Amino acid sequence: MRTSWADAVDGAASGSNSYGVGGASHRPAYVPPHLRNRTPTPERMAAPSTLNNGPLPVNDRLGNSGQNSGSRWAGPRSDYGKQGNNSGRGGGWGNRGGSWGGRELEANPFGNEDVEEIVSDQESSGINFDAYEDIPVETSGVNVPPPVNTFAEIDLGEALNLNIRRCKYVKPTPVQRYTIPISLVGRDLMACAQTGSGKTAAFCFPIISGIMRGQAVQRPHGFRTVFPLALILSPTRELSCQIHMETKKFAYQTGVKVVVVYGGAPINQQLRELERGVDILVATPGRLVDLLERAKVSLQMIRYLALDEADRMLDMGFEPQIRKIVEQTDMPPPGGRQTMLFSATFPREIQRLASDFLSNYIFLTVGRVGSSTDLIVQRVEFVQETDKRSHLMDLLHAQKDNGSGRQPLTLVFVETKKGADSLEYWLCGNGFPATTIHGDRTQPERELALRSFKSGKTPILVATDVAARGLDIPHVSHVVNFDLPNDIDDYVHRIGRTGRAGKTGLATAFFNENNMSLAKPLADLMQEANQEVPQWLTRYASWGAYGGKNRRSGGRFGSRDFRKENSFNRPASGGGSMDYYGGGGAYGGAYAGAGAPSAWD
DNA sequence: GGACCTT
Repeated sequence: MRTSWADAVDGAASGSNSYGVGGASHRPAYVPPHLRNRTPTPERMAAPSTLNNGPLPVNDRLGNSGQNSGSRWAGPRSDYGKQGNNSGRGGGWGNRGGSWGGRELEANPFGNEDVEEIVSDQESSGINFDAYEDIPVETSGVNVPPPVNTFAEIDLGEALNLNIRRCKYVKPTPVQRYTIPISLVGRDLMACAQTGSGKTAAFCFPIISGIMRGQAVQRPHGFRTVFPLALILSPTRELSCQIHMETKKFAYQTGVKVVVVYGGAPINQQLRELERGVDILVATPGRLVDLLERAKVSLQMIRYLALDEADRMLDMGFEPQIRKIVEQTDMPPPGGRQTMLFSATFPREIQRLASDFLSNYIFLTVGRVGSSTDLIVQRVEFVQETDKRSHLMDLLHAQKDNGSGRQPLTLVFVETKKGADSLEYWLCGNGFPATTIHGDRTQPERELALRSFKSGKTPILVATDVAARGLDIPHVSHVVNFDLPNDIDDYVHRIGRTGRAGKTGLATAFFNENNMSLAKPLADLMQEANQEVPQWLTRYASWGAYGGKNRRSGGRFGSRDFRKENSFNRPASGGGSMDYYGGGGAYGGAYAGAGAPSAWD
C-alpha cells in the first residue's frame, strides 16, 4: 500500500514512525502508571458520526483515488441549485434528536442566527461572490496541489458537508479553493488573506475532516491533563471567541469537540470544559501558557497548529509566548505536525521568523479583495490634533442625515486606552451613543461593548487596536482612523473591518504632523488601490521618502514569498533551521514520493 | 502604544 498522508500523520501521532525531520526526537505517548502493563484501549473512536452515515473510507481522500474527483459534479456552477435548499439528503435539521445514541446534548450553534436579521441567503453567507470572481491568487513552493472549484469535489465527509450547507456556503472562496486541497494533503502553509475572506473555514474544514478520519486516536490518560489534537491561536480574546463559535458550527454533530480558552474569564469554567473532552483547542497565548504551566493541557498529541493573524502573533510583543508554546513544550516539531499560518499581511521579517515553525511549506497569497482595493473608499483628511473631535462630529452628523432612521455602524480607532475612554465619554456627552473596547476594560465589558455595537444599540464603537484584526462585524459602514497607527499594516487591518466580504465601505483617516512616517506608505497604498490621493499627502510622501518601511512589494497582494527574494544568498542546504524548497519533512517526502502526485498531473 | 496568563 502506498504511504498516504493519513498514515504519516497517524504514525507520527502514535509514535510508531519517526518524524522524518533530521534528528527530530521521538516522543512516545505518555502512559500513566496505573495504566502501564495493560493492553491499550482506544480512548474513543474519533468519528462517532460515522454511526449515522456509514463508515468513512479512511484514506480515500482527494487525489488518492486516482481519478478526477471533480467529475462527480458536472461543472463549477452545478452546485448552486443543489445546495440552495436543504431538501437534498438527510434533511439535516429534522433528524437530529434520534440519531445520537448515548451522546450528551450538543447545543445547536446555528440556533438564533436567523432571528437576528432577515437577509438573503447570499448575504447571510457573508460572501459577495461577484466580488470574488477575478481575484488574483499566487502560490509558491514545490508540488502545489491545484485548487478546487466546489465543495462537492472535496470529500470532506457527510457531516461536514451538511454543516457547510447549514452555513449556507454555496461555493468556496478563493482562499478556501486553494487552502483546502493544500491542507488535505498535509502540507504546511503560509497564507495571506483577510479574515472576512473565509479563512477560518479554510483551515477548519481540513482539521475537522482530518480528525474525523484519523484512526482511533490513542491519547494518553493524564491526571486531569487533556491532549488536544489541534491548536488554533489568535492574538485577542474576541477573535478567539469568534473562531470558536465558527468552528463549533463546522464541527456540529461530527463528534469533534471544540473548546476555547482565554484570559479575563473564570478559569474554572474553562477547565471544566476541557475535562469534558477537547479535540480542537482555540486559545489566546497567555491563558494557554498558564494552562500549560499548570499541566492542565499537553500539546504532545497536536497534529494541527494554526496561527491566525500570524504577523501579529510573531511580532515583538507576542513572539516569546508563541515560541514558548510551539518550541518549548511537548508539541511535535515541524514535520511532525501540520502548521498553517494566516494573516492579511506578511512582512518579510515575519516570514523569516515564521519559517522556523514550518516544514517545506507552500506560500499562498490571495489578492486584497474587499480591503484596500475597490470596495473600500479611502479618504485622508488633514486634521490638527485639537480639531479631531469637532471634525469627527461633523462626519457623524453627515452620515446621520443620509441614513434611513437607523445610524450606520461607525468604528473609530484611537491610539491609547485612555484616549478611547475619553472620546467615548465626550461622544456620549454630545448625544452620540458610543461605547468602547480596549484592554483596560474587563472582559464582560468588552464583550458587552461588542454586542451593543453589533446590534446597533450603540452604533459608534471607539476602539484600540484590540479590534483592528480579524473581528468580523457585519455592516460596519465607516471606519475612522481618529489616530492613525504607526505601521501601515495596522492601517490595512483596521480599514479591513469595513467593506467585508464584498460589501462596500468607507474609511476616513485624520492625518497631521504626527503621522509623517506614514505619509509615503499610505500614499502608495492608496494609489495601488486606485484611491484619490490628496496633493498635500503626495507632497509629504515625497519629503520623507525613505522614512517608513518600504516593503510592500506585493502589488495587489499583501506580501510575496520571501524565499523567492532570498534564493541567491541563502545558506547552502543542510545548515540552517529553515526548510526552503527541497527540505524533506515527513509529509513532503511522502507526498513527493513515488506516484503520489499523479492524480494532479 | 497596543495586545497577550493569574491574584
